Amino acid sequence: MRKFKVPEVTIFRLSLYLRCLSELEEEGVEVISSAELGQRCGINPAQIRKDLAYFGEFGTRGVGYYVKDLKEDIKRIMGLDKEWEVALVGVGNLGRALLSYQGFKRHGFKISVAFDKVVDEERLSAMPEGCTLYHADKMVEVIRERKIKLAIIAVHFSEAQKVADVLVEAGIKGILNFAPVRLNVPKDVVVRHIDLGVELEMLTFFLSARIGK
Amino acid sequence: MRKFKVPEVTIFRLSLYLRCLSELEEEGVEVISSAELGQRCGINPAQIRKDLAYFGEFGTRGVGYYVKDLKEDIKRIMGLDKEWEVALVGVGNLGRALLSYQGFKRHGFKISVAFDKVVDEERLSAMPEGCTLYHADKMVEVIRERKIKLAIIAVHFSEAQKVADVLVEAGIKGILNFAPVRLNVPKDVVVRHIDLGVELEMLTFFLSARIGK
DNA sequence: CTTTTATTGTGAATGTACACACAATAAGTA
DNA sequence: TACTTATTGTGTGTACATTCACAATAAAAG
Ligand SMILES: NC(=O)c1ccc[n+]([C@@H]2O[C@H](COP(=O)([O-])OP(=O)(O)OC[C@H]3O[C@@H](n4cnc5c(N)ncnc54)[C@H](O)[C@@H]3O)[C@@H](O)[C@H]2O)c1
Ligand SMILES: NC(=O)c1ccc[n+]([C@@H]2O[C@H](COP(=O)([O-])OP(=O)(O)OC[C@H]3O[C@@H](n4cnc5c(N)ncnc54)[C@H](O)[C@@H]3O)[C@@H](O)[C@H]2O)c1
Repeated sequence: MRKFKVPEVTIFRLSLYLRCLSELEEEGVEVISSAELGQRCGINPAQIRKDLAYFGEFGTRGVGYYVKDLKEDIKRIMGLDKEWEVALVGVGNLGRALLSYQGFKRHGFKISVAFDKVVDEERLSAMPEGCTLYHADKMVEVIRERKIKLAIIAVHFSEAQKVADVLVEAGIKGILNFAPVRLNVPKDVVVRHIDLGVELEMLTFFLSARIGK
Repeated sequence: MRKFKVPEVTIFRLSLYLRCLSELEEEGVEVISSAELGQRCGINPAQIRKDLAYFGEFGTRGVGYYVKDLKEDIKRIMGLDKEWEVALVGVGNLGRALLSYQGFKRHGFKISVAFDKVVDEERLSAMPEGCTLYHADKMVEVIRERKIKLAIIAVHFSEAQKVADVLVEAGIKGILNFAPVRLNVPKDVVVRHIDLGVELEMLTFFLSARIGK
C-alpha cells in the first residue's frame, strides 16, 4: 500500500490535522493553506506539506486545501472511514471513566464490549447503552465472534501482561494500555502506552531544570 | 544547571530506567550493566549510557551501575527527591478515577487539592483522605497559598483553555492536560497532553496499513 | 491568450537522535 | 606490581526529521 516508510510522528500529526480540519469545517471554512493550518495547530507549514506528501497530492497550487476533501482523505489514510469496535478489559475506576467518555464517538470508536473478572451490580450499572459486560473468561470467544481488532487494557499492572496474551490469542491487533508495564506482544500487534507516572515525571524534570537554572 | 540541551526522549527514557531500577531493587539486585538494563527495558545499551552521560558519570567501568545509587541519582536529576503536590481541576468521571489512582503515590505525587465548579455530595464523597475539594472560584487563592506548581486538567474541552489561564495566574508551572485541546500557555509553563483520540487513531493507522499491505 | 499571484510539492541543507566500536579505566587476580 | 577482564564513557558515522527555498503550476486578472 505505502511505498515508503512513514515516520510515527507524521501519523501523530495527521491526527492533529484531522481534529483541526473538523473544527474548521464546523466554522464553515472551505479552503485552507498550509500556512494557516500550520498557525492553528502550531506546526511548520513545510512540515504539513511533507507529511501529506507521503500519501499523495491533496492540495491545489495557488489555492490551498479543500477542508472537506482533505479531512476525508486523512480519514481514509488513517483507516477512519469506518467505525471501529473496541473491547475494554478492566471495569474499575479508570474503566468506568472510559466507558462514560463521549469523545470516542466523535473519532469513530465504540466500546461495544467490556470484560472484568468481577461481574457485579456496580459494574453492570456502569455499562452504557450498546455495550455489554462479560466475564473475563469469555474474552477469546466474544472477541473472535465479533471480529474486534482494538482493545483497551485498564486492569491492575500485575495482570496486564496476562490480559495482553489472551487478547492476542483472541485476534486483537491494536492495544491501548493504561497499566504501567511495557507489554510484550508479537510484532504484528501494535501497542500504545499511556503512562501517567512518566508524564508527570517529565513535567517535574522540566520544572526542576528551570527552577535550578 | 545543565550545560547542554537534553532531548525530550532522554527524559522519557530516564523515567523508564527509574521504574526498572525500582523493580530491580525490590528483586534484591545490587549492580546492573547497561547491557542487562537495556535488555529489561528494551533499549539499546549505548543509548542508556548516552542518556546518562548528559548528566554526569554514574557507573563504574568494568562493573556497571549500583542500582540504589543510580536510582537516587536519576530521582535527583528528575526533581523526584521530594514529594510533589498536585492540583486536580475537574472532578467528573475522569477526575474521580484519577483521585482513586494509587500509582501516583509510588512516583512521589499527591493530589492534595481538587477543584470543580460543582461541589456536591457525589463529588465530596469521591475525595480520598488528605485531599480537599474546593469550588473553582478558589483556585488562585488556594494554589498560591499552598505554593502548588503542578496541575491536572480534567474538565470538558470547551473549558480547558479558561482553566489553564487561571492555573497560570495561580502560579502553576506544569500541566497535565486530558482535554483534547492544545493549550496556549506562557513559555515558562510546561504542558503535556494526554490525548486518547490521537492514540487510538494512531493504532488504526498502523492496523489499516498492515491489513492493506 | 498572456501575465500575475498565491501556494503547493519537493530537492537540498541543516539539525537531531541513534548505534557502533573502541579507548579509557576500575576491579579482580596472579 | 603487572596483567586480565569487564564495562563504561564517548568520538564518529549513519539514519532520520525538520526547515528552507524555489521551481512547478493552478486559478484569477488583464
Ligand atoms: N485510575 C486511574 O486514574 C488510572 C490512571 C492511570 C493508569 N491507571 C492504571 O489503569 C489500571 C486500572 O486502574 P484502576 O484504577 O481502574 O484499577 P481498579 O483496581 O479500580 O480496576 C481494575 C479492574 O480490573 C479488573 N481486573 C483485574 N484483573 C483482571 C483480569 N485479569 N481480567 C479482567 N479484569 C481484571 C478488576 O476486577 C477491576 O475491576 C491500573 O493498571 C492502573 O495503574 C489508572
Ligand atoms: N472520561 C474519560 O475517560 C476521558 C478520557 C480521556 C479524556 N477525557 C477528557 O477529560 C475531560 C473530562 O472528562 P470527563 O469524562 O471526566 O467529563 P465530565 O463531564 O464527567 O467531568 C467534567 C467535570 O469538570 C467540571 N468542570 C467543568 N467546567 C469546569 C470549570 N471551568 N472549572 C472547574 N470544573 C469544571 C464539571 O463540573 C465536571 O465535574 C474532558 O475534556 C474529556 O474530553 C475524558
